[in-house]
Formats: sequence, structure tokens, C-alpha cells
Amino acid sequence: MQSSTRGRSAGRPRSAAADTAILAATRAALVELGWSKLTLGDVAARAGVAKTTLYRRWPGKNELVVDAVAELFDELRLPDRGSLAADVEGVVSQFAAILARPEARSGLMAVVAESTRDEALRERIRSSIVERQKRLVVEGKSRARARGELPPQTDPAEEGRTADLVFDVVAGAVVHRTLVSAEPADDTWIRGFTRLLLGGLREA
Amino acid sequence: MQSSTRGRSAGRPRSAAADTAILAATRAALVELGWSKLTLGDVAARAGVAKTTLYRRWPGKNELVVDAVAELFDELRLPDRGSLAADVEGVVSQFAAILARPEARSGLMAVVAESTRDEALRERIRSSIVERQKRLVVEGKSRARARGELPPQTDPAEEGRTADLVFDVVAGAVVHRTLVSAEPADDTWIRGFTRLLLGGLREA
DNA sequence: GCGCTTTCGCTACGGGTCGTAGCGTAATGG
DNA sequence: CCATTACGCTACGACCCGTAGCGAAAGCGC
Repeated sequence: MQSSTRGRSAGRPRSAAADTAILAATRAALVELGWSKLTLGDVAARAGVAKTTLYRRWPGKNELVVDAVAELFDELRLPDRGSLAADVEGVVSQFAAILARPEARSGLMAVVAESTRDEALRERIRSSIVERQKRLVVEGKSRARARGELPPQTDPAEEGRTADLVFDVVAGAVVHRTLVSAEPADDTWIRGFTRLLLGGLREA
Repeated sequence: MQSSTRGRSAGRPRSAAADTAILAATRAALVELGWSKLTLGDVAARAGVAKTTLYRRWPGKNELVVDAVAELFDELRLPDRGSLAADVEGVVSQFAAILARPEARSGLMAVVAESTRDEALRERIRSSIVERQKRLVVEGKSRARARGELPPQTDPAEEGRTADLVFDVVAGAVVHRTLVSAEPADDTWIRGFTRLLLGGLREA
């Protein structure tokens, strides 16, 4: 008999504080234990909530970690530094700083790996993490085009393809440098990468 | 084969057939179950060996999957196609084909994620997977230099840095395209990527 | 052949995590 | 005051882990 209107009115409301506590506890557990040794029971204990509360809000470990890591990317911005090269260096630097944090290193690749067999999880990652990054690429390109640093683009389909391409190159390079090669994406590296991205291999 | 003389001689030798059976079973399990649901008991059953045999040869799931996936990269070659662009397209195409296989998709990122907290595992990945790929980059660059497509490089330290950089860009882009963006690195994409890599953003 | 050594298959076990069910209590809105 | 929903807590079967112990098998040196 739900008096309808919206299902969201009757009963005790969910504690918003619990949400933030759980996500913070998840990140703390990622730092201390890493992905594989992280257990939901441990996260619940750290957050001061019951394990059942956790399961009422997230389907499982994968989705929880995606949400916990996604918050790390909230700080990503694209400040206008005056030139395309400076803009690229700026955003890559921010991205590298996030990936240098242990909670991101441990969690991000693990959920991406899981997402290869879980369509819903992949969509969750895409909407809460990837899409936000990709928007920076689109904005940066249009800004450079307004400055005259890049030729105007007529075909919108072609424009979308190159934006995707550039995004995969930038994000992929930083991730690979940080997690696979396991060496820091410091200023020297970032300058070299920006030069390669803008001028190509023949000028590097 | 393998005529004696070296340290190991006494006792029953380890079955080489068991090794190949176990690694093949591991890949099959990766395809069917993915990383998270893969259990060593299941792999042992598929391979027709006892679980204890498996633990005698590999420390755990991580190392086993690294070795199983590493074999997929044995086929990686750098055929001489006459130009730098064609060489790049060729090797990227091979790399993309490997990453398109489900056993690579499921396993590779998972072990990389684990390696962020396990130095020995990272070294195992580096020596058995990454180093082999990186050599292709070095060889391709020197070949292009011999053709006159790239300027000669004087400083060997600088040369090493750019080789590392190019490697991270190439491998990272393909991995990101395949696993994060979850779209195929087909011929169209490969051509666009090669053009971006060689000519830079201003020519793309 | 004969032992010595190492590996193999098998069984069994304690320890840990999972995800859920059940229950009584707490916090809202009508 | 009552209906409704969230919460904390406990308990549970199921599963996987990694190891120990056993007898049997398979090479090697003699």
C-alpha cells in the first residue's frame, strides 16, 4: 500500500555520515592492506558500522572500491595556463599526483581488471571516473583551437575519434608509467611526454 | 635432453608435461571464470594434478597467472615492413591482438594491480613480460634511425629515457584503449595512433 | 639389479572470508 | 501512535586457502 508518490519518504533515512565513513575507511584499508587483502568485514569495523549495513548499500567489494577511488578524481581541474603545452603538463601532473597515492594504485587497476568480466562495473567506472577525465581532453583541445595552436576541426565524428584517441594515449601513458614501469611521472617525464605528444616522435 | 652435470640430478625429476598442463589450465580457467573466481584447486583439477603439486612450483595465484599470461607474449615479433610507420602499426597490431584475448584481459591487469604491493611480483612481470616488449621499441627505433627516418641519437642516457617514454606511451595507449575504454584497437585506431605518435598532435 | 632422493597423488585439517537470515531496536513521516 | 525503513548484532553454511602427513612412483649413482 505504499502511498506512492516516491518511494523515498517513509521510514528511517540512511545515514549520510555512514557513507562518507565507509568510503574513507575503504581508502584507508586500501592503503594498509591493498586490494587483495581488503575484506568488507574489516572496512565495516573501521567505519564503525555493521557489515550488513555495508551490504545494504553496495553490491560488493568491486563497486565499493570504485566509489571510494572515484572521489580521488574530484580534484581534477584544467586550469588555463596560457598554452597547449602548459595545459597538458598541468593536467598530466595532477593525474600523476593522484596515481601516486597508494589507495589509487592499489584499487584502480584491480577494479579495471574485474570490469573485463562485469559490464555493469565497467559502466560504473566509466561514468564516475573515466568520463570526467575525458571531458578535460575535449575542453583542452577546444581551448587550444581557440588559441590557434591547433587547426580547426570540421568533422564532428572525426573530432570525437581523435579526442578518444588522445585520451587513451595520455591516460594510458601515465598509468603505464606509474603502475607497470613503476617509476614516478615526475616533471622531467611529463615534459618529455608533452613534447612527444605535441611534436611527435620525429621531433623527440 | 638436458644432459645432467648441473646441481639437480638425484631424485625423481619434475614432470615438464605438468608445467604446460597447469599453465594451459590456468589460461582456460581465466577465460571461463576470470581472475577473481579462479581458484588453485580448480586449476589443479583441470590440469589433472594434485593441488599440492601446484603449490610446490608456484608460490601462489599471482605468480602462476603471470607465467601463464607471459606465454601469450612469446609470439610478439618485429617484422621489417620497410618504414617506421609500418613497423609501428605491425607491432601495435600484434600487441592489440594479444590483449583482445580474454585470458590476457582478465589476468594481466589483475597481476599488475597486485604488483603495486609486491616487489617480487613486479620484478617477475618485468622480466617475463615487460622487458621483452621494450626491446621491440629499442630495435624499432634503431632500425628507423638506420633508414634515416629519425635523427641520430648521441647521448645514450637520453636515448634510454626516450625509449622508456615511447614504450610507456605505446603500451599504455593500447592497454587503456582495450581495457579501460573497452573498445577494440582495430586497424582504424592503429592508423590514427601511429599518425599521432609519429607526427604529434599538431598534425593529427 | 639396489638403494637414495625427490616428486607425485591423495586425504585431511584449522583458519579465514563470504553473503545472508533473523531479530530486536532506533529514527523518521503521516 | 503507527507504519516503514535503517541499523547493530549474532549466527550460519559454504567456500577457498595453504599446509601436513602418508605411501607410491620415477629417476640417478652405484
